[in-house]
Amino acid sequence: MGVNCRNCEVGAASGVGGGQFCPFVDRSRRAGELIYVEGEPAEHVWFVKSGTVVLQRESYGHETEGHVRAVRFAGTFIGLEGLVNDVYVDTARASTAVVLCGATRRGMDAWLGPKGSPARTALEITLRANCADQVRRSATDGNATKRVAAWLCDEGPRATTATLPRRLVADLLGMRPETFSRALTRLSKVGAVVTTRTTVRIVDQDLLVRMAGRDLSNDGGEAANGAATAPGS
Amino acid sequence: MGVNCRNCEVGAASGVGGGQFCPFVDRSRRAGELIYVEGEPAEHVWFVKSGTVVLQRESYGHETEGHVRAVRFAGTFIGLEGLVNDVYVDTARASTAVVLCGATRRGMDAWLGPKGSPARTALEITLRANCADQVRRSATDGNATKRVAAWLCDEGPRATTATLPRRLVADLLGMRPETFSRALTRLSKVGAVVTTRTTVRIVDQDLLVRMAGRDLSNDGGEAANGAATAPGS
DNA sequence: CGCCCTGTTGACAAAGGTCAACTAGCGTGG
DNA sequence: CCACGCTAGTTGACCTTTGTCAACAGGGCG
Repeated sequence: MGVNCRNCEVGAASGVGGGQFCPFVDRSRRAGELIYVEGEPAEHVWFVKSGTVVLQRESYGHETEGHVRAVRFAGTFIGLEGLVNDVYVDTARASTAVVLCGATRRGMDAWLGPKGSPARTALEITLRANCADQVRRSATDGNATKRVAAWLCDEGPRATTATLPRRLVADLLGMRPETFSRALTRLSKVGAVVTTRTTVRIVDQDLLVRMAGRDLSNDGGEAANGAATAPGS
Repeated sequence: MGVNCRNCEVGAASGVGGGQFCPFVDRSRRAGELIYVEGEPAEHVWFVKSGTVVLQRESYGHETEGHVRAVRFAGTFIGLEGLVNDVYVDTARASTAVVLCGATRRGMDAWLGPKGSPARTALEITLRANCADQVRRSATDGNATKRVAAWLCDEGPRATTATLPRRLVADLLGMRPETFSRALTRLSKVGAVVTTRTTVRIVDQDLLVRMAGRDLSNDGGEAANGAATAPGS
């Protein structure tokens, strides 16, 4: 048993003190240390007992180091996405010296009780929603065209079916409708999508992925930089 | 029992079909209808059975209508923050025609099983983290100064203690370190904070709140618009 | 059939990103 | 314990991107 498990919300839920066992074990990290990395198999779940952890998303904007998506203080779980996803969706890094309690996914699984219980179902639904929520809305996530391309890549199918009004999509992506419209125009000019006033159809998924990933400093120019699928003007 | 509760993840968790009871009851909303409003008591939790719901945050940027924070498709809960918060933290609006299943907070509470169970504890911790995560990082949330002021208002105390490196805070707020630095300079010029290279101290909470809330078209000007606590230059 | 709302396009302004130079603070090593 | 060097932060100048305002057009709904 770690220090102070009796005072810990997780320890209490485990019945520590009542002879029960908590699957979480203390571990420390120094400031700056990595806890887990986005994309690697989500083997562990951690509970932050003290200190500050930042969650970064490498796949976002700057390929150099990823950017900060959220900050987690003491009393929160990190890596919980492992319950609904095979891999971590962000990179966790200790920002101060931290004390963590870690459990394996298997241990966590057992600790949570039977699959399909109401509380567990609600937890999993919430986690899935959180995983799906990862929208790029900041200017540091890349320019408007890039964010729109990224959004079309992973939400396009669902959202096209759902016919979300364009005004709301723009808002979701943190830009004005006019800017969204211009971004779509650019994507359509290079041949990644075909748009009408009310629909967006993806015609070149690969191109879209490429545009979501790279800089596009020369994106919407009238000289469609010889990209593979650039249509005749 | 609603239609198709046997096929529903929530119905299954409730044991529908095994003689058990599901606290959720079907309700429909037409496209554009409000489901609940940010700030009002969180009386109900909803499960989206079909259609699309957008979650808006009025307290963000444009006071006109609030902006879209997330989209929820079928198979997710909305309003779950009621379990850990007295009021809704966003406004939910049907974007298409939707079928919802609603339960009262009390019903949800009973359905989730005893307080303090592992799964329920994990759920609540997750929900609390989500509530706390509501960072303004988009340009549509207001200009840099406004976002920094807003962040200082609700995270300042915790984060100042935790000494989060300034570079990471900038990143979290969706801006460059240079821009963050300039925003702090502006806030310090009008007398809301006192900064050193490594610390930020709030000296006028009210002013900070005001700056977080309003437009600041004339914010960083050298004429410190006669605000109450503007320091001698 | 016509009105209204949403989306599109253009021109302009302003906010913020970028690059560069500089400085304070911190840790390291002598 | 002090000096040095390194990194994070600051400030300035410039330029790109995007927000803003306005005019217009297509579609949907009454």
